[in-house]
Amino acid sequence: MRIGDMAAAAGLTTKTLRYYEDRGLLPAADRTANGYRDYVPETVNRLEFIRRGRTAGLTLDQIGSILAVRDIGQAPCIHVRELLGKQLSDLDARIAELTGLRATVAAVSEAAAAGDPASCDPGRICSYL
Amino acid sequence: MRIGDMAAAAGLTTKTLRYYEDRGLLPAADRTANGYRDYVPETVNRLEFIRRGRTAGLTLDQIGSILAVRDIGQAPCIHVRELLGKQLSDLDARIAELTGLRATVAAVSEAAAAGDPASCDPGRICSYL
DNA sequence: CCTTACCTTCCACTAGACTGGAAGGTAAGG
DNA sequence: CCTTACCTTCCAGTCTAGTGGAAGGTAAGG
Repeated sequence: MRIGDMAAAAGLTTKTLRYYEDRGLLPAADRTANGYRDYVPETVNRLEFIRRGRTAGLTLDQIGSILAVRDIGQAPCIHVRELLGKQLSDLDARIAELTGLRATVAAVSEAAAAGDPASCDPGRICSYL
Repeated sequence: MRIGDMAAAAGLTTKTLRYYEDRGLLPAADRTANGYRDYVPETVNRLEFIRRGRTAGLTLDQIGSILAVRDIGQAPCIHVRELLGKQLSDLDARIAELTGLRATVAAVSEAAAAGDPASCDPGRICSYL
């Protein structure tokens, strides 16, 4: 399969496939006589795995580390569990941070909605913020 | 005041002050005879306003747009209200997005914790993800 | 032969807010 | 004179996951 076919099969662009190869997520593809990349159909599994990882919010580096474990013939289960656990706690931290920020902004925003523009002190630039 | 003093007063680095000047958030500072930037103490108010804006999660461009309104002599109240309202809805959207992602990751993570590594199918790279 | 649709590599650019470092000028204290 | 601690400008890099485009090669159909 040429890169365009593989990209279509995986729902990606050819650019992205070359990028994944550069990043080490895909092994260097075989080449046809004219230099075109020649993929085995199974590569779509690898691309779908990458997509599932991205859906879980993992970075390409994290996904690459899972693939690297698999590529040396080991089951990456433990590593995957660790990454998912870390991802969960990261998400909780980010959500908590944003929720706190939301509360701050909501308070300021309400004060701004209720305030009187005439009372604005130019020295403070904006009395609301 | 030289840049180091102003940076210390505002709790920033000299690099950051020069960066803010480049970005147009600070007007070009006066210079002493030897070319050093010479700040009036009131500049700290502007820097604190910028900090408050950052605390509310506004971008430097957004903060700059408020400062620009103030700098032409108008009260930026309405503009600030708009930005805060937009910021609120942006935050809500981001929190919802991350919360959804968290649910996805939690489900996968629980399956991974309960699964048996021996049942891992190499062709799928990782049965959990 | 010409067009069209592929493919190749490589370089640059995006957003956001800085940070690092090089190369050099300057003021003060010992 | 020397060191130290400032200051100046400017270029480049950080992080993420690609995207855009140039310049050129190649296969198939009309």
